[in-house]
Amino acid sequence: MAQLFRLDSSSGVPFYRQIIDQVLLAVADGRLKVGAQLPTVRQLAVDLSVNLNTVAKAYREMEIRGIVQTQQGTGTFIAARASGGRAREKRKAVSDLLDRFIANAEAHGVPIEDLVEALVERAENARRRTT
Amino acid sequence: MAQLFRLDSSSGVPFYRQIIDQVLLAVADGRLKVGAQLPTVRQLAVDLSVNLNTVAKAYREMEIRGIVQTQQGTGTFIAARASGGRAREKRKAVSDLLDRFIANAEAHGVPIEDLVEALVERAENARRRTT
DNA sequence: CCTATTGTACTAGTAGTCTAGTACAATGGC
DNA sequence: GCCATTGTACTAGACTACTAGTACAATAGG
Repeated sequence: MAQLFRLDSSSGVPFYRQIIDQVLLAVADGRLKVGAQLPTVRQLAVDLSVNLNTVAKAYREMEIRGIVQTQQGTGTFIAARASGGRAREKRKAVSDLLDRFIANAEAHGVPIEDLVEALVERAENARRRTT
Repeated sequence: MAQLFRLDSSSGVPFYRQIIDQVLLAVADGRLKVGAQLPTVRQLAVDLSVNLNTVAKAYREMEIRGIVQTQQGTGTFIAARASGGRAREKRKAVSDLLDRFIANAEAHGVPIEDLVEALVERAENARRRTT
């Protein structure tokens, strides 16, 4: 498999947060499926050349947020989505996210058409991967 | 002028870096032209509700990188050699924004297809509004 | 010259991130 | 039972980002 994690030390984003983001991305676009095992904290720490505690912190936060399930002695796995959320709540979540996203994009001077184009492309890649 | 700068305190990216990024993007897409004056350090600090030193740090780093020219007592201005690699920067900006957006959505259990649908709808509304 | 406005410089303190090292706890395979 | 492997927990220290407050330096304009 292609390298799943890569850190950008020049971005200013904390490592543990980058790890979380990349797990979420991988889940969103199908590279990581429910039940898949993540690298062990020690292995990933070596791969990324960061400290064991940094990886552990990322895993712990993902555990709390329900993104993964950890079993001491066994490993860390992508959790079955607690997507029991009702349709109404989901719609509101999407709306709120979009508000922030578009506002952010506008602050960066990115036209909305570019966003649509890029997002559609990502979605297609994800679909291709899951079928 | 529309709000040129906006900070995202939840992104984990340092404020001073966000300021630099947004100046670069504004230059890249023409909202800031060579010779344009940036807000004063004090004014921007008030606008963004951050400390004077944080803005000063951003300006100082941009000065060093040749993005702006500062004149004590006068102001801070976009330097002549500031513009370069606009298409590349824009593409990276879109990509970074998307990464965060999708990861964020996934964290909320929102599938990527829903995002496409909602975003397309917004884009159509926006187009209808501007024509 | 005087004053307001601009950027600059410095100290001090708080909070968060990351590293380093060590030890403990639970699981699975033998 | 034994032991390797997994995640967890803790302390200590270095470093960075940010805030807060103060003072200084250069410029523009009356």
